[in-house]
Amino acid sequence: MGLQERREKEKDNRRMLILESARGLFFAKGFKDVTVDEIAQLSELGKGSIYLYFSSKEEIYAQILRHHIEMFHQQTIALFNKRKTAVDSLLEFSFLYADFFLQEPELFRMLMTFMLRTEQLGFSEEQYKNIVATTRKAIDVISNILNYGIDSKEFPSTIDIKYNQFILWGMLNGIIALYIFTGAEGKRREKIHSSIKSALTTHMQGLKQVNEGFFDSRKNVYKQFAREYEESDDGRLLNGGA
Amino acid sequence: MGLQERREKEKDNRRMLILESARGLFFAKGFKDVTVDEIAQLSELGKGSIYLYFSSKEEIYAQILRHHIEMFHQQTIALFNKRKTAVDSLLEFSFLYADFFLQEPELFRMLMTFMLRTEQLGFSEEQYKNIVATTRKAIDVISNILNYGIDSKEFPSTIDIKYNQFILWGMLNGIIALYIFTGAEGKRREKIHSSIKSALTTHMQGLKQVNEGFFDSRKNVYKQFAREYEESDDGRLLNGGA
DNA sequence: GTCATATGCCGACTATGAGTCATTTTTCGT
DNA sequence: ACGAAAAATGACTCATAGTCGGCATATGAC
Repeated sequence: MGLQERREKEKDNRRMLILESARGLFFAKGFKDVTVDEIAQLSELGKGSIYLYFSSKEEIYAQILRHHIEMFHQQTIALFNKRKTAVDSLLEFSFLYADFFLQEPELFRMLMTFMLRTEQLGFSEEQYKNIVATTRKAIDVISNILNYGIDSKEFPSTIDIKYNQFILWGMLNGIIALYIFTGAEGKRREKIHSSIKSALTTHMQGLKQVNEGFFDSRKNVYKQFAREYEESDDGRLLNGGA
Repeated sequence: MGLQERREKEKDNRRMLILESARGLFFAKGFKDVTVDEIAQLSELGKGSIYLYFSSKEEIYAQILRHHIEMFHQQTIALFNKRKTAVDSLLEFSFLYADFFLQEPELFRMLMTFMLRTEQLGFSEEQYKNIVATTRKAIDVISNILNYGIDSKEFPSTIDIKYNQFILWGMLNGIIALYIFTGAEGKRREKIHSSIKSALTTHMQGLKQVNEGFFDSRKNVYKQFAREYEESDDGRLLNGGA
């Protein structure tokens, strides 16, 4: 029905409008220093109306995060058109990731806040799953690249994919957090790139050695993790929420 | 003068009392859900009195963080009595670090909040420097271990110490954040240990190869970073705030 | 054209909690 | 026992997230 449909569209537009206004404010001043009244004013709406579209200030924040992670994911897809080594793809992915978040550090703060304080944010299971799924999709690209690296014989087939995805993502986040902390916005980008490049190359170099007797043979760490991982309940994030 | 002195001591005790109360509440409910009135009540003081000892709720939070980082640093010192390889020391340090923060995830949230939102927290330069210095001291242990590893010929002397300290710390934080996100408190500790062990061993294995022609010889990433680093203003955190 | 209904919108109001300050209470030397 | 200095207080101010009763506008039947 035309009417219903038009109404839906209107509603979606209004939602987007609010998100746009809020985004500008959040990026400029940070979550705490933005008031819902300001968002309403910038959207040319009354405060009450904001709550017709979002259940809380936090939800607006989370939706912005989700939207941007989706954008990141889109950019990421292009990586697979160019033919490169897995190591190079991984580097490119990492640079993209870092640049994406550094360009708006508030985005990274959002992500970390979401990761570390999910419970305290009081989202519904629905809202929570939604954003977790989006994040997972974006991060799964790492697995794809690793898989490709095994196929192309760059990495031994014994490495655990999901597990290394996990570590690499953690590494990226850790390094980005560090540089945001360290201030000095000037050469930040170059420096992050340089750090990521070394960290990754070092790590990749290590990965290639997995088979060559470096690990304590009594206990293959990779295998061990893989087993534990299967049994575990991390799945919500990393296995697609089955 | 005895009076002055006693007063000072009283004041310190009162400060500690407030910190104790606040700590319990923060660890139990998280920063946002604790009110200053609650802290006052638990300390058997009026709300106004709290502000005689601390300038804001945030400052209480930061002081708790500082105190605990100092505790961590103390525990860390014992690592140097036992004689181990550098790699093993690094592992032990990392496990200690992870356990320390996992045992009270709110502590880790505090650290990350401090790292990512320093400006928004509105501390004085004094307060800021204070906690940064404490953190740096605790983290410098990584440099000491790396140095030891070079002396003992475990690592090539070409690796950049400060820089690797940087990356390793970032890696630890990233992995911890990930596991706090992933929920599943059950096997969390084992799983973090397993992840850290692999990540570190892989990385160390890579480090040992630094000299062996793996890196693009046109541009030694380590040397490059070292140079940039010297010129930069990251020093506040990593060089001791000169 | 006009009335009824629904849908959307509003901003004054409530609730909460951080931080302040004029006043009271305690401490301690004389 | 007194008075000055120090410490403690809690009622108050102010900011802001979220609510709710009522108003406005659009649609459609007659």
